[in-house]
Amino acid sequence: MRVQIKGFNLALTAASGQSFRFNQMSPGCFSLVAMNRSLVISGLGEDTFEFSCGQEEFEQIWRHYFDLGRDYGEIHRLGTGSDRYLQKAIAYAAGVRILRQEFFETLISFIVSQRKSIPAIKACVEALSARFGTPLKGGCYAFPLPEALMEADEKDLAACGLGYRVRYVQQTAAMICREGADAYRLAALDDRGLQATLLRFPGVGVKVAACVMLFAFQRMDSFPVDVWIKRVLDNEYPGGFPFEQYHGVLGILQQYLFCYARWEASAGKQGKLVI
DNA sequence: GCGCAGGTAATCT
DNA sequence: AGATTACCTGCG
Repeated sequence: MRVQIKGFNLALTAASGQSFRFNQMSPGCFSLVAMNRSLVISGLGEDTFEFSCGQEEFEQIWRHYFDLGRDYGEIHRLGTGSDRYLQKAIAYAAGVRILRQEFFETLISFIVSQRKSIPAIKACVEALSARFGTPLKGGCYAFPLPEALMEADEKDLAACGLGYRVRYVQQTAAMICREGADAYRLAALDDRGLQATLLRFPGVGVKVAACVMLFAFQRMDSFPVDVWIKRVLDNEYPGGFPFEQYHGVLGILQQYLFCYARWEASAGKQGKLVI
């Protein structure tokens, strides 16, 4: 079906490192596996997108997944004062949306992500899905259920390139199975409670917890600090980032800063850096 | 061959 | 509290 999504930047959202199963197939055309489904989205220009599903599925699944009910205009109304760097980041990355991903997939994916590059993370997640997930239409696989990863043989998990993270994944999956820590109950917790709960899982520290809070639970005050963001904070905000000024949209700003910092670095490498 | 990649946890000081 | 280090694996 065809749909208009004002200001949506499909390419940047796909490349933003939120989902590791969002891939470019050709210019303007992206595949996504999520929510036990596979989807193809094509940008047709002028804020129009073609989704490879019917209207019912779009309304029931993807409107929620892309959080299309949220107004990103607030971030522009808040203003940036004289913050030139933030202005540039917003100008570059506006249109990136925070996805509403499934809890277990997000948790495991970001446990796996530690000390790995994005391509390596993607390979891991695909391998886990192919081995332990159920087959979907189109020859891809759903992300595995907690039971499947709990019961998985260590050797099979290791074969997915998990390395020392094997026990993190196994133990976290086992905890989820044992405690029935379903997303509904976690969603009812406040930010502090949710963070505390997430930190109990082995392999989850402050950064991974922040990613899960933002990308699975839309906690917009969550501000994951990875090496890119740390670089930005160190270099651009030696006096400290004005967190209190941006309550309610910090997660979105983090994504903007993240995307912009990476683009800046890649542009620099190619000698195209504009000052 | 060495160092690092979107960190965490254990062990120092 | 803050700093240091091992940890799997693949790639430049």
